Amino acid sequence: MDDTATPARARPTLASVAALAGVSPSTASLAFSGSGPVSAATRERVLAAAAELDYAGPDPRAQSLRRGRSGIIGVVIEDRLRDAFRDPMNVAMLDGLADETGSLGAGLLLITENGEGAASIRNAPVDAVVLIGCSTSLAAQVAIFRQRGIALVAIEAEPMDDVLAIDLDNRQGSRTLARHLSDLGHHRVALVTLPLDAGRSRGPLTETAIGASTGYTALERIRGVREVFPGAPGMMAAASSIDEGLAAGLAVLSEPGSRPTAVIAQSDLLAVGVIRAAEQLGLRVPQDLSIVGFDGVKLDGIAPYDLTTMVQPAVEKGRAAGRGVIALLNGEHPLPVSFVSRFHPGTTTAPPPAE
Amino acid sequence: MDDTATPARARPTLASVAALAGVSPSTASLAFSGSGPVSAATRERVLAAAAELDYAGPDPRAQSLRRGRSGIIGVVIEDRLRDAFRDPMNVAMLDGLADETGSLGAGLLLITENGEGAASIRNAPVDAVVLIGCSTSLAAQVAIFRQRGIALVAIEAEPMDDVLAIDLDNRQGSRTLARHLSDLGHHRVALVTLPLDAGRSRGPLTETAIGASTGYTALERIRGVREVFPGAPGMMAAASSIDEGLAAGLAVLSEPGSRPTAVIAQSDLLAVGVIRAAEQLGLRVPQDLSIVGFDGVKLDGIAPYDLTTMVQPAVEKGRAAGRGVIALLNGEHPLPVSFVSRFHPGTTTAPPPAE
DNA sequence: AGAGGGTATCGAATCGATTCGATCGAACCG
DNA sequence: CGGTTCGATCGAATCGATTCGATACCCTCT
Repeated sequence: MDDTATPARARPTLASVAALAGVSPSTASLAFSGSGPVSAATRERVLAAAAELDYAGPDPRAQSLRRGRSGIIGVVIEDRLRDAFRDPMNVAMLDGLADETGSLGAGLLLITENGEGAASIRNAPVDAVVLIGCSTSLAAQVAIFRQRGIALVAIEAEPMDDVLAIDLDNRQGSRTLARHLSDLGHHRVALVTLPLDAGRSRGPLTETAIGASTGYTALERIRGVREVFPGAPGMMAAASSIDEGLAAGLAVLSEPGSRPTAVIAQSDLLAVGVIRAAEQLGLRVPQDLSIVGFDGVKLDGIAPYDLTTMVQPAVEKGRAAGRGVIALLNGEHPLPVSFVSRFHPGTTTAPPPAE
Repeated sequence: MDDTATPARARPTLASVAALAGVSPSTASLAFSGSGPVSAATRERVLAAAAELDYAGPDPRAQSLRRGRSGIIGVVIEDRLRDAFRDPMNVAMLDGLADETGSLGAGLLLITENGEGAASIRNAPVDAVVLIGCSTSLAAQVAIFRQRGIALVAIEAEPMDDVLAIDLDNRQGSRTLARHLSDLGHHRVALVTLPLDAGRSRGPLTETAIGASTGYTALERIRGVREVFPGAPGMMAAASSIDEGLAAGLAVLSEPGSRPTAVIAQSDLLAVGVIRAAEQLGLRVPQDLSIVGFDGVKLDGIAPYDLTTMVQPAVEKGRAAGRGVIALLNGEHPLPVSFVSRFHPGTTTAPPPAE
């Protein structure tokens, strides 16, 4: 109608809606938010005015300033989304987290910790942050968020002050698997580990690498195994994927000298890769080589094996993190949660072959 | 020191920093933002004051209100993150998007379109939105975002006004695959399609389902095939996964009457599932059954086959979307982009077996 | 009819920063 | 030596909504 008068598309504000409806901005606000006493007639007048002006509702930026809340939960992810989401456990956790925090408002903000990402750690308008599968400079990040007064939840990380811990019995679970192999009679056992640090390079598992590692989950799982097989050698994979498992598996199984009779892979995807490696080398699983994984990924269709593994409640971990976030935002003091994994006896382990 | 006077942890503000430094808030702001002329001495005084108060930098909520920008890009995802991230194409696109928009500031906000998600569509403080792999009520969502004055980019969707389209030659690519099979001599070809709508139920591919479908990509790929095989029957999968491909594959191959000599799966994951189904039924690929996929997922280690497929530049699609977002936010008028997929002749197709 | 109670509405302060225009000095030039 | 210009700093308005306390009004009870 009077488009000619409008210089450009100036979005209507609550104030302009109020003016058109002939009420004060405060009343208009009440009419929109639903809280507070507003007569039905007034509310309708306001809504009608809003419709006429094509008003889309209160500006979330202004709301979040005034309320001190944005409704956004940050999720700190390692550098490449590709790597993080290749691991079904991360996706499952994210799913549980999204599920539980869905009511909060806006959604999940993916924050990557790469180079310029430092900016997003400082600038992201988040109410709380969940640290997930993180490694690099975790302490530095935590310090920044703490300074900003942002609630923190960490899934599987070293315990830290003011950070709600959601943990998994990685060490005990790994020990269970190692015991299982030990009970079957295995002595020569090799590891295929998750990445030990941000470098993410494939290579032999050395004490130096372990000492310098920042990968909490990988370390705990190594420790659990070494309680049973103290000096077990191994390979570090560069990611939790079938490809990496294949490569690391070939390396572990092709080593000169005595070949291991069992391989403990730190994730099911890695384990599938190791199975492929065994197949390529003409080894039968489990007759010639026993293989165990970790996580309990559903592998139907990927591998015609029933993998012996520890099943972990990944979605539940995400849910617990979500509940923790909500509790923290409500000013409560939630207690840390620790989940346990469950042994799944598959068909990929057997007594070692006779010498 | 004077902690006793502090009632609670009142976060310091730029104003308090300015007061301590003995300058005006405007000067303090200039000192922080780096823009504008500030003497080195003053800047240092301000930074020292900030350090003393443990000031974490300007509040992003206030910044985004004042600037009218939050630095956040929204990504609208179908209901369950689990389903969306199971498809490597979505992850790849997200990766490219994150890569390209990393400089913008805060990050990617995942917006799920489920029930209460409607709230997040209205409340999310985003500068722009990328619609990706979407289906349900797309028009309604677009209307809301448009009303809110938010820049829109859609990857593989029906063209819409004011929405920058990033497209893929799904129809032509599918036609290429169909031609390839036709040239080999196939006549009885079956489809295994991506989900056709938000319902995501598995079932026979009916004209009714096609008519009611909101799945642009799936529809385009069906159209491409039908240009070569007009009446090709098929099954709809409930997701793009190996499991679903297996189930749909079994259904397609077990149908009474004449079994197809080739299956066109609408994604590589589905194709792997169909291969598994063929194996279960004792069919050799490609001697007894030809199978093609779509996407060009790296399948090393998952399947010992070199799948015949169309390779699409998924990461590049995400990148293009990111560049589009940036251009739109700069007030430019970027042109729609259309990517082409490339035929990859694998080893899963052959002439049909003699009758 | 006046006091009391409850409801609908309004005013004004506030959230925390950014930014435009004004001001104040000092250096520079003729 | 006075006028000009440039650079640093400051004041005040502004972004768009929320919210507390105050006000005006109407109804009821005695």
